[in-house]
Amino acid sequence: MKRTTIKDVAERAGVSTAAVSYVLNGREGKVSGDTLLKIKEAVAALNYIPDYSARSLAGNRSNLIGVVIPQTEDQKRLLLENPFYSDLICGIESELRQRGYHILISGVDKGQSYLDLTMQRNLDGAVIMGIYQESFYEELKKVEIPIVLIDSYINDDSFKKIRIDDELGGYLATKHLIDNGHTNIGLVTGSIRKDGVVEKRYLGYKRALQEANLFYDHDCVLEGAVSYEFGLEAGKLISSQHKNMTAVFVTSDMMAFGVINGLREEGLQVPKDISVIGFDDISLADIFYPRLTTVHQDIKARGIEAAKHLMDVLARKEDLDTGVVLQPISIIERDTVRKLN
Amino acid sequence: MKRTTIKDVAERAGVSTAAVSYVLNGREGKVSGDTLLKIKEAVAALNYIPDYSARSLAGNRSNLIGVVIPQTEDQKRLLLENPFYSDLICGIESELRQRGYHILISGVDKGQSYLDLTMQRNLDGAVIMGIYQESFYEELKKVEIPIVLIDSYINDDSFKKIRIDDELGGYLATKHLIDNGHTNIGLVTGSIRKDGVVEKRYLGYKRALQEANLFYDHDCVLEGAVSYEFGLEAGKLISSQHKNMTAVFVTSDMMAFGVINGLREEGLQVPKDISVIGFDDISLADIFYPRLTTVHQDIKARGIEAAKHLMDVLARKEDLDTGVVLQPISIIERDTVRKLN
DNA sequence: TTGTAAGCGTTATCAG
DNA sequence: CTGATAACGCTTACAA
Repeated sequence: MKRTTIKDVAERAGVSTAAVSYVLNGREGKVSGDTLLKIKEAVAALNYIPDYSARSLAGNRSNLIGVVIPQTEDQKRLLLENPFYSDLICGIESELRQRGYHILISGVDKGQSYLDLTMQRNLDGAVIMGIYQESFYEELKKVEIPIVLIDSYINDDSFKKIRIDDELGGYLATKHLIDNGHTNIGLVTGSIRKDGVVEKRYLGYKRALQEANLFYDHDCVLEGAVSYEFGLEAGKLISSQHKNMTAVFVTSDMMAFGVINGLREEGLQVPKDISVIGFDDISLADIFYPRLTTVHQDIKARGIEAAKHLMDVLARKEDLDTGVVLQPISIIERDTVRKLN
Repeated sequence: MKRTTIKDVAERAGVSTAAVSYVLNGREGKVSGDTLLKIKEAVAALNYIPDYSARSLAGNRSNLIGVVIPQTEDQKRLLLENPFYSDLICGIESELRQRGYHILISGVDKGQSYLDLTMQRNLDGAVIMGIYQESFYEELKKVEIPIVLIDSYINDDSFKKIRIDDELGGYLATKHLIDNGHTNIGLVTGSIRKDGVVEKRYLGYKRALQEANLFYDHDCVLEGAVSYEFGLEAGKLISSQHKNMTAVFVTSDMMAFGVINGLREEGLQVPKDISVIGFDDISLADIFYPRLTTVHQDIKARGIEAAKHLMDVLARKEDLDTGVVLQPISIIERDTVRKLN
């Protein structure tokens, strides 16, 4: 089946390709009402579908937004199994689709630059999730497209950042435990890297402890991978070695599930024997048993927000406003924290 | 930053653009060893990155594979929240990336055709998940690219199908319950549509019942949406109205979680009071409490299989072999089925 | 307001 | 084995 081109449309409407192009791109003001009508008729009659490759090549937008998501350790797979990322993508996609954009999902291999993809596909913009090495961001600056960072505390005016206040979240979670009468509170966390979300949550934990004049015991923090598996391990460890804890703050829901199951495998009940509070409020938090008390953030909303910003910049051709957007968080009380007082 | 083009490479190597193009596309046999070397040097030195838009326009591959996934009822969002689909995508992506392809994820709005996207983006191939109306497949045939169907029982030689034996799965699941001494077995299922996976699973359920000379009671099947929410509802319903059942076969894990939680909310324990077996073995099945006994299928493997087939066809330029690939399934025994005998 | 035509970066045909 | 050169479909000065 031969492709219907802009030329065909122009012919049928009895106008030039330029006129058709104008109409197609919303510059309807550039043509007369009469030709506008004729063109619209022709487009509909011929069921014309523009070729985005050609459009992209001709120097315009590709209508493609790159979405970078973290990968598994071995770099073989995207971390899509983590509902946090799929929710985020869900939000981004739904917003972008309405505006005629598509998303190109990918990971970035270690030590690699994102420039390649950007050039190859002529991306119009990008959303970067996760945390990378300094050099990655340096490279990223060379790309001349608007970029939104999710979950990054990097302080650079080249990027728009959409975040939550992770420190506050860590503080609130810990305080929630303290308010419920817990004084011996452990921490299970992903690896604490400078300026990462995890570090902030950890800092919040420490602040809450300090404020309540509780002793910070470094032996009570278990640091590892942000995964269900590590949580499981940590849960077992806690039950065997740290019997004195009455509560644990876990810096991500997936890990928290692991902790609870690990505890259970060793015969400890949550929240009867030990309380657990998570972070993220992924949809599973409400499905898991016992239902997980956690720090809520609206994940999809973050995706939508990211997409909207990109669209705004792209539409108005303004410079990417370089600020930080903070999305609200709150404690969702469910069934994994026991009141001691 | 000015873009490095194939022309720049040709200039630096002192050859024509054609020669460079040959080398870039693996037809290295078409140039002499000497020029090959010079070209390789130039590509590396200039850090040349091909423009896929131009390549696509010039009539070749776009190196883009479309992936269609079902949407929420309101058509606003992709069903990415369902781990089944994200796992599948994970598999497809990992396989395609290694071959230099990218995936374009999208839904298809009701009554819409997929032709549009295919034309717009010059897709090289597509993977279609979910089940659509007859007319959708009719339209799809007009697209002249290889297409793989996942989860569809449509009988059409234009498409490659990658499936599991859903009827057998339903049979095995039900038989597993029977073998454990259950005789009064309910069914919670998504809506039973002709030739859908759900119908097959339902048929398997009936066959197992029949084979064991058990009475098929239509009142014991609860039909609704394939969602956690409906499962929850069904669980509550079962506890209030169908106390005589000792076991339930639920046609998807996500629903099974709902059923178990619904039962629990009404004070019934799984598997003590009632046994539950699911279908799919999504990763959560092992995280949920109690750990879900279910029909296992390797979801990622299906994604990988789909991707591989597409790559094979695209590479060899052969016709898409139109067969059906059946992936193995098996019962995974965990903690939600109680032995009565 | 309209049309012409020169690119955009690649591939592929077709002579040398 | 190599190198011009004409597509591919679209956008956008620029000219009419």
